[in-house]
Amino acid sequence: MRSTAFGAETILRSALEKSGQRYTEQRAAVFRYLRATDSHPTADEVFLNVRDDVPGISLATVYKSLETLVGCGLAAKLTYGDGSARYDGRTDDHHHVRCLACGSVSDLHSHVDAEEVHRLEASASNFRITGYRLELTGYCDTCDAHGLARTH
Amino acid sequence: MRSTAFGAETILRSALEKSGQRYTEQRAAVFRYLRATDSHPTADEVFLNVRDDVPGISLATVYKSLETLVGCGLAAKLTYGDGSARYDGRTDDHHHVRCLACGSVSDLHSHVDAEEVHRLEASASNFRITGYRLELTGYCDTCDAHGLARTH
DNA sequence: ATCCTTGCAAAGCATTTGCAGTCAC
DNA sequence: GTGACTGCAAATGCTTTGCAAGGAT
Repeated sequence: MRSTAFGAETILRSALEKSGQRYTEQRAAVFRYLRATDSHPTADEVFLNVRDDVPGISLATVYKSLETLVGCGLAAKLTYGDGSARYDGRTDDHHHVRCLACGSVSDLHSHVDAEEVHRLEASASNFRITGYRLELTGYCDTCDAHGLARTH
Repeated sequence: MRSTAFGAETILRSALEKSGQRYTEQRAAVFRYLRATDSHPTADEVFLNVRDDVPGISLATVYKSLETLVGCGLAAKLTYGDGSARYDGRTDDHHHVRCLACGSVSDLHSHVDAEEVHRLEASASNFRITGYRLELTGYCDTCDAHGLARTH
């Protein structure tokens, strides 16, 4: 547990240094929380949880910290049409499944075949492709069981 | 030209009737504009363009019309983190390429192999999958040439 | 005649920003 | 000591909503 937290601090410090930014308690707490969860929280959810570690932190600072982490490549921002953006502390190559009823997001531990991606990239003339994003949509078991699928 | 416009009207009328909604000049103009462009416009862009056809139309009505079309399955809403949502009048199965510098969106006329998609769906236990969405990101030739890639 | 839709203006909500005080380096 | 960061509150920008007048069936 301690080694994990320490590892996270080291990662954050070096990422921040590279861009002339400073290590702060607030950024560290946001980073720690993001890494410890797989719930893809919204900024507000991060705010509520991080308060336990840093009582006086403001929502604006959480937004700024999240943006900083995304800028450093230590987190990813997921945006869907509904409500607020969600943040992902996992930086390895993976995709997501999203529930159309409750909005929850889960990780998908399977990739698209690299050759398949290349084929798609080749079809995008006029663009220099730097990345891609794939998302499955459907209904999670909980919502499906409650018949919420029909109402959305 | 006339036959296309007439076809669009018929499509819209029947789609609206199915859900007890009414055919109006405003909805028709929004639908016509969306079908005629491949620029994936924002609500505001639709508003500015549709004004030529329906001078007194309001932005709120454009939003409502777009939502109605999406509800009928006659358009799709594309949301990214930056600024406003974009709308797509094409309802056939296709994907998009988005420029990270200027935000423009283009159609991608190539699909992921069906078997590949099935494999991914199978890895999403706890979900009943109903669809998927793929998006390539990168820089369009214009932004790339102007060196805008670096600043974003 | 019914009840859906429009246009307007106001409200709502997520996110960003300006700035004075504070902190990291 | 310098310049970056925080917290607060106000501002912003996109989108939605309430409502009276108008329009489609």
